[in-house]
Amino acid sequence: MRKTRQRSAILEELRKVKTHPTAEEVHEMVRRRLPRISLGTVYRNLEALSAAGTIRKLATAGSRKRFDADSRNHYHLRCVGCGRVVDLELSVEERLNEEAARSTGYRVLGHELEFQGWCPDCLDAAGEEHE
Amino acid sequence: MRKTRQRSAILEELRKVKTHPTAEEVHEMVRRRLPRISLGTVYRNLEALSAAGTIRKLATAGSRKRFDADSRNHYHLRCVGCGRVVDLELSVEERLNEEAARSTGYRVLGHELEFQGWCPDCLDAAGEEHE
DNA sequence: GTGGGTGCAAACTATTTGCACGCAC
DNA sequence: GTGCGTGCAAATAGTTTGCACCCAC
Repeated sequence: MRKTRQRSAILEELRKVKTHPTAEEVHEMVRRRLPRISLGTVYRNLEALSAAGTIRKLATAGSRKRFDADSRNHYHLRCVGCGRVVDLELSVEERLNEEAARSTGYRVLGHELEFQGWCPDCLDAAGEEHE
Repeated sequence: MRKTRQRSAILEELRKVKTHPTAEEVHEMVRRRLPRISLGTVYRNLEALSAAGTIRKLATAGSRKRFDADSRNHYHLRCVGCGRVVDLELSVEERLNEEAARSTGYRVLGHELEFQGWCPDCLDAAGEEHE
């Protein structure tokens, strides 16, 4: 894979943040450095980088794909109010892969665990109505 | 919620299958009984039924939403080759919700666990190249 | 009879792609 | 110099929505 200014900038910007931005959010971030970069290039690079295993494409709910510079497996928590995704410290249970493989006969590659809930900000904003 | 012919047919067809069809697949299934049902109606009803808790909208990877007549929480395994989704027998670990809540301060509602892998059919078709 | 539900088609959102040009190798 | 990568714009895929009519209650 060639190392272009665009690809490097996308990777660097993605590594700067702890959030899990959508392609459009990455575009906004990178555009501050490379004003003429197109959204199509961002999509193509995010796809290429995740195919290469350099970054991770989240297998989460929601209609927009989100990307993560941390390619090690870890779990996520999504706010059903604002849609933001944060990382969790829970330990990854690799044994689950073996259990799934044993009970199905599939060749299991991995798993994604996503929690859903309300973040503190959205709880405040909603006046605790989501008790 | 009113009980219409369309809504009943959608629910019945969804309950007939063990797969987790997309809206378009549900439309195909229901159309055999109600040839004039529109795709928009299928989308509206799948959305309404999952909001009511009667069915479940899967929080899985992939650009198409998938629906499940079984609204109890259970885990899924998706084939990265053909995209099909099957159910897993693994026991649901409710304690994970509490752990996630404790470490983040979120009000956690639930979680989805999705495994990815190759199904036996796709392994055969690919001549075991995905070892 | 009334209002929620439907069919249809148009609109919308997110993503992908064709093409001519540019730059990394 | 060659061809992968880019910018741009048009195309596509999936889903949602406005509206007039229909039918479950």
